Amino acid sequence: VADPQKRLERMIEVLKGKRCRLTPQRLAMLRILSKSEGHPSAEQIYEQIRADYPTTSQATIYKTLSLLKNMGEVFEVTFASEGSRYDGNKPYPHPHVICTKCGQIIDPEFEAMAGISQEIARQTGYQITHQQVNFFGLCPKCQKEGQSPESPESKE
Amino acid sequence: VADPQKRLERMIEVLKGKRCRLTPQRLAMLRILSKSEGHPSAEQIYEQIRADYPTTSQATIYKTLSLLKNMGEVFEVTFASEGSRYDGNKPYPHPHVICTKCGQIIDPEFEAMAGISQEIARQTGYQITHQQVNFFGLCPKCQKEGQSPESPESKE
DNA sequence: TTTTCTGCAAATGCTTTGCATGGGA
DNA sequence: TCCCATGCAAAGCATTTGCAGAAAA
Repeated sequence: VADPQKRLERMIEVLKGKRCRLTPQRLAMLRILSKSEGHPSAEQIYEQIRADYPTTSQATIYKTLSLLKNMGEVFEVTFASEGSRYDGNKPYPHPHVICTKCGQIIDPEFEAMAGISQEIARQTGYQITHQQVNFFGLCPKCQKEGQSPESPESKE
Repeated sequence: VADPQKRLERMIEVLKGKRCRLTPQRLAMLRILSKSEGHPSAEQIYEQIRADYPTTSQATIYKTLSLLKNMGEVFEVTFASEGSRYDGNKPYPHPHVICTKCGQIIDPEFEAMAGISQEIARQTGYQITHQQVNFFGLCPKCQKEGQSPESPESKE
């Protein structure tokens, strides 16, 4: 996990460098994305921004997300048919571990991907540019809730 | 790659076992899915079916796909915002190598996923149920087309 | 004959786009 | 002041759903 403060400063610098305007809404988004706690969805970012700026529209969220993606300052995590999740803290492809019950996403330690990509490239003849590696299952918290009869928080 | 004929027979058996009807449209779909050459999209399946049964609707394609998915006889390959691709030949999670230019999908040899999943589970405390492992890049054919000035088939 | 499947069209959910207005720099 | 960014609403796209008629078994 990178230092959110450093990430925030870098994102601001990049925006300025491209002559983009630093509106209050954008600053609020940058603050959320520089941490990317749990890897928020567009909807979650929208909710959080609206707490401070109630007139904000989804379009603005998506436009800013798109802007940052194109600058390489946000990485879009896509999987299955659910909506995307966003990572502005580590804005490059890396493995994710996703809870299928509560939706939480964490970053595991896993350094072997580069080597595996090379092996796949050699074997298939493809010129590999990036990968998507996602593990799905129950997070520790949801495992407990599923077992103990005290907390019947099933959402299924 | 499993024997398409065997896969076809198995899919037919499973449908019969669940008292589902074997309509001509479904049979045609099973034939396509048992091979799953290049891992077709819903649209591609639709086009192929329409060659033989011109009145077929997309709804029927999606309904049958959903039916087979729930029976575990078709696996849905999802990535990015593009539509899904389907695999009825190896209907379980496995790594894919995807050409970002022509869209072709192939299955690489890669047996290490089970071990990696265990390692991730131990490290994160998650109870891993399945994974998604996709490699993106240019297939050998598209690499050549991109280099030689003779074939200016760029679709970007 | 019964029940499931088909095909049409409308609905959905997430994301994108167009455009007039508003607000950074 | 000059543009870029915002916010609204409408448009897009892949996929899903509802329902009446068609056709397996």
